[in-house]
Amino acid sequence: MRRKSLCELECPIARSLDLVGEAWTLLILRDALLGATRFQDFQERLGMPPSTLSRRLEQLTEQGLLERSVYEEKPVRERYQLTEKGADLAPVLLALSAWGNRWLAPDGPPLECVDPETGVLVEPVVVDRRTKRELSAGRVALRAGGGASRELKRKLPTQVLFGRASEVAP
Amino acid sequence: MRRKSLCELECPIARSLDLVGEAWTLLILRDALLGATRFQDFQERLGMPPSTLSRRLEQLTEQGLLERSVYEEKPVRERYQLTEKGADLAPVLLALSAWGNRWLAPDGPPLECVDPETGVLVEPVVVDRRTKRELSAGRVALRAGGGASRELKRKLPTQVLFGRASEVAP
DNA sequence: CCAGTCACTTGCATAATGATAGTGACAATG
DNA sequence: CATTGTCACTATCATTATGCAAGTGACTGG
Repeated sequence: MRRKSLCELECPIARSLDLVGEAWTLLILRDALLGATRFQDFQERLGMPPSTLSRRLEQLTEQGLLERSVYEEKPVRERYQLTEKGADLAPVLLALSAWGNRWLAPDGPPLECVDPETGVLVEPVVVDRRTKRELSAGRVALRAGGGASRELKRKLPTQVLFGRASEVAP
Repeated sequence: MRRKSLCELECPIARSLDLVGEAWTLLILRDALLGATRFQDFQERLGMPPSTLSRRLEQLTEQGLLERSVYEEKPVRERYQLTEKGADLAPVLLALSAWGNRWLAPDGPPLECVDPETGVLVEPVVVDRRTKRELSAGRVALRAGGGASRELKRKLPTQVLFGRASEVAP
């Protein structure tokens, strides 16, 4: 997926997907969040070809989402652990999981989220940190921010609603 | 990416990624949320080969994330509009965008989220709907839910923390 | 009639993936 | 000390997907 446009390079969604948008990547991170650290952990859980796994772990390490460290000296064995940057993708995975449970689980959620201490069911939603208002399609807008290039500011001079195209005639 | 294991098929994250995990898919949905509806809209914004775009739009339509409708009769022209299911991915994209702004934007966010009415900056975070407690790595656990197969319940008899492997020795 | 728009499709070279097998380092077992 | 086993890979090769470029068909507007 070779992307070129300047604006595209600046979009934080596109940037993120450059790191985690490839096949398997988010599943690897999911398993890392569930405790997998060794090559074989990942391979067994995911059932993916080792060649691909090897490449992905390499990439994730380069990008700073995982960190390699030796966990055994005699035959040198290494494990992969999440960095803070990598672990910070947890909310994204939770949002994705909530969507999957809402739309792809006709018989009820196969996996659900709970509070780790109390075991009480929790439901992930995306809100504004300050007001706690839910952010869903049509209730947020995007605009060029402090790190935007002149190019982007020109192309996006005003805020744009982030939501479904209204049913207005074209 | 052919996945096989039974558990894998039940994971809502894996299920979601089956629909939106391929290259370009989430970017197409992003642009749909930003108002793109026609084939050319998407092509111009994304700069992707039309063959791939065509396939993706087809898939997204089959999966019920987009809907085709005629918007011009004479030469029959169709547009692609988000369904509710598709638009409901907005929170996932917002979470991803927030991550990108946090970790991949050293010069400040190129794009930021605002309230569509007031224009006030908002910051997407994932919280529990009821308690509004922030859900980040280590503050949630997963467990088999109502729609889980017997197989899954056996494999995952108790809740599992969703977070970084603690720095405990292996 | 001719150029232009729009939404694709076709063909082909290149790249990525999936399946399977093999390697090298060591440990434990017999 | 030979054999088997574990772990983390690498190598090979067929299959699949993507990127690029060009072409098609339906029409409009001049």
